Amino acid sequence: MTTTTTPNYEHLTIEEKWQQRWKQHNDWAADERTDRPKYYVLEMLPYPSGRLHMGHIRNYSIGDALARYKRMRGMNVLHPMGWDAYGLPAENAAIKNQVHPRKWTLDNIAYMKGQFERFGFSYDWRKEISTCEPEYYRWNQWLFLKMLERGLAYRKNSRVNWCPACQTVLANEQVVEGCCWRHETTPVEQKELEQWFFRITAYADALLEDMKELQDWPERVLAMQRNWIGKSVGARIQFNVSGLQEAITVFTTRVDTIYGATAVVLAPEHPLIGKLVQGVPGGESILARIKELIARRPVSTAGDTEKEGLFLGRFAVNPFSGDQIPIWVANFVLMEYGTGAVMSVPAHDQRDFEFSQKYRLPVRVVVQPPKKKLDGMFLEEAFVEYGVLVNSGPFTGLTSEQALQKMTAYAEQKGFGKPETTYRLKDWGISRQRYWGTPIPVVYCKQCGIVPVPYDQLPVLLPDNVQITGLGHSPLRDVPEFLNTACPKCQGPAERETDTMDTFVDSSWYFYRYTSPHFREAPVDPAAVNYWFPIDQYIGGIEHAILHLIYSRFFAKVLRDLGLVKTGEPVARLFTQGMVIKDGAKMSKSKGNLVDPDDMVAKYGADTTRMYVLFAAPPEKDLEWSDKGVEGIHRFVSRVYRYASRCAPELRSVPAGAPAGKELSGEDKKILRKLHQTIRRITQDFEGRWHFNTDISALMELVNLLYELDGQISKPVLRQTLETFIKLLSPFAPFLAQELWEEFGHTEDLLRVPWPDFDAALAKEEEIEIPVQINGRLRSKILAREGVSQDELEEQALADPRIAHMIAGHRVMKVIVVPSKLVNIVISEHGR
RNA sequence: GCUGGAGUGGCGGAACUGGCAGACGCACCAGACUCAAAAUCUGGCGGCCCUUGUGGUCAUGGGGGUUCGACUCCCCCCUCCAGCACCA
Repeated sequence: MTTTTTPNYEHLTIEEKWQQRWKQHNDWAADERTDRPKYYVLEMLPYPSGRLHMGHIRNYSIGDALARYKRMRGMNVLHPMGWDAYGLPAENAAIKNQVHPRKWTLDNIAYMKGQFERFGFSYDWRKEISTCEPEYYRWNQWLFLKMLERGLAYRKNSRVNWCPACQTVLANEQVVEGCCWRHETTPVEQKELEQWFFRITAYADALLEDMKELQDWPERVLAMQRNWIGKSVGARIQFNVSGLQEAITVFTTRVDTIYGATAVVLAPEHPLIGKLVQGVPGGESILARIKELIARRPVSTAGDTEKEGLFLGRFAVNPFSGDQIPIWVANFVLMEYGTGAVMSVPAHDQRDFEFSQKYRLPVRVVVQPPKKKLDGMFLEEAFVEYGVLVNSGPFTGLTSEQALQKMTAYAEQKGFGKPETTYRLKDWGISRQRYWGTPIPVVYCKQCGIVPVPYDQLPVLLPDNVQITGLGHSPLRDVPEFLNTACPKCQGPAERETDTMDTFVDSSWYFYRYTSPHFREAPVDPAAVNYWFPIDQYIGGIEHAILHLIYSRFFAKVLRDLGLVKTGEPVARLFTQGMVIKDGAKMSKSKGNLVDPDDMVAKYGADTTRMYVLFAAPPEKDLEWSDKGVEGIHRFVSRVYRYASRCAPELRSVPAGAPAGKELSGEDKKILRKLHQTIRRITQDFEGRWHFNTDISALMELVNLLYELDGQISKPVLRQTLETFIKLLSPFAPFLAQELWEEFGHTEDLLRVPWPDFDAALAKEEEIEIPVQINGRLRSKILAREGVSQDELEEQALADPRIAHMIAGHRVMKVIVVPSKLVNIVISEHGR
């Protein structure tokens, strides 16, 4: 190749040029009126915090590579983006900077949209949604009303998690190690409040069962959800209280151990405690001590909290054995789970064992392991496994498995128990004492009580004119023109609900709205949603494995039951990318280890940044950021540009591809072979494992070979190679690819260009190097024709001088020939 | 504790169904170009040993096993990460 002046890779010039062109004519739009197969690829929408961070860039670089690939494969791709625009930071910013949350949010959206453009992510912006717009949130309200009608939204007085920093209620899922998920050092407090709840527990079993459909979800996400739902199968058993007309109900998964119960233990908040201590000597002081127990208890009790309890002075009757056993109260029994009461079986439950050791309660072994004999007197820890029952009346001799069945059936037959399944999952509290969220569409009337806002009055608009203090109650309480309204039923004076919805409501169904963002009759246009759903590929961070992804699955089932959508699972395939780490910690403002995407674009360009985040690690693993690594990719990108744009002027007048009927040179064959191997590798990877890091390696190998063979490849073959290479590059570095495409004389958007097919014949090596092993150790290599027969290969291996020398004097026991792979000769150790 | 995942050169990582361990990149070393430097291009680069070779040997967290052959499969153990955690 003649050396003219080597053009420099000016990433800013190239990228700005294509940003302008792409903005002018959007070629990225999806189209429902087509017979091409549909593909819905979705990345989790960002909160408009102000700027995108590297985690976003990683997420969107993965999704965009896929979207571009699928378009080139001829699919009709829906690739939308939007804004999870409600939420607390907007209010915090309002307090800090005296700027209205709406303005702050919209400004951020405008800036971040610019960032998306700078990165060349191919979104169909006609589908854009923003959850803080009435056009969107009115459907939150609509869905709320539908759920209210079906009893899936309800109001109850409950103890709620209260974050003193946010001054608001938190869902259980938003409490992390006893602290607020946003304020990791602020302990969450408990408060009694009237709250709105979504009855997600009605779908607990469906959420668990339907996981069978989620074959293409990562195992760890399913495991986390399974854990969170926390199904456990057991029984409810009633213990009558001696001398009172009362019974205590316990939940247990181990009825088989009930003959070993030595106490009934209640949670300190158990409602029966008052009645139980009545008439007991010292009852008042017992109540006082229980109050202290509650006060002393840490916000979140863990397994290592010292067990504390006290005897209530009453006894209960074991319905199986008739034994009188003491009733205690203890800090380790949770009111929120099961019935708030347990039977204490020290021999077969570690917690009960520790409790009984401290308070000198007896230990009675009723289940024996298969081999040893346990004695309650000398037990050092509870035996918690299944075994064979002893000292258990008529059930003695049964295995635990048998006993669980028979004893539950017996309890049911006698009327003091029944089988029960409990879940850890709790209903979802959605009320927030906050301004920047969806108003909950109900009215409180002195005459009529809770009155839903009629559908034709939706949306209940969020007023703009508010004073945000960040303290106490919802700011909406101080807006009289919002607060005061007429009761829709009796027209009398009434007050609006002033709490707003948890923003997780917004993000639980947004992906349906993308299919018809301006539809006015319902949350979704049935035709559009049924065409696009389910989402073929959803991509996002692992941090959403529980909250967002369980709520979304719950909403999918509700929407299905409302007849709005057909499928009960919205996401066919889920991909969770790893975090972006720097200096050993997740990038964050507080750690001061942020790398700003804008800085990277300015310094190296969007293509380099995109390629780096794909190259540095496989997408599902955490990525350790390295400034040097970015430079490495930038070198590669520049190298590509220099080579291709140097060749382009000369090649654009040459026909692409090898002339028919003409024998190719060795170099031509070599480069075409590498090219087709690369096509195969990248294509298979997009269809399978998504190890984009190795795809980029493959592109590097191809470029290395181009440099090695510089000047030795015929022009038509070189043109074909480079043009194909540009297509392969385009999902990863769209600006550079498009620029080079133009330099080769093409005008169409690369997304309209078909993805290259690989030719298996061309990809095939003519001559392959076959390793020859002796007794499994590599001893030599031979060159063989591709497709050589097993016998020939064996013969060739045995004839190799090195091999022949080494096997001389040994007996060849066996020769293993793996076609096109290897030969292993097994010989006797000594010369026999 | 339970659940899920991961341990490979100085570093990020590769090896897809058991078949040449270390692709590709970073860092480093050397050479070319240059007055010089940067950039660029070329070459080298797991450890140890020797007779320096088309050499030997060790090596994928540790120990055992299956196999002609194990980073890959099986058993036991160690370490790290993540989620849940007094859930009865």
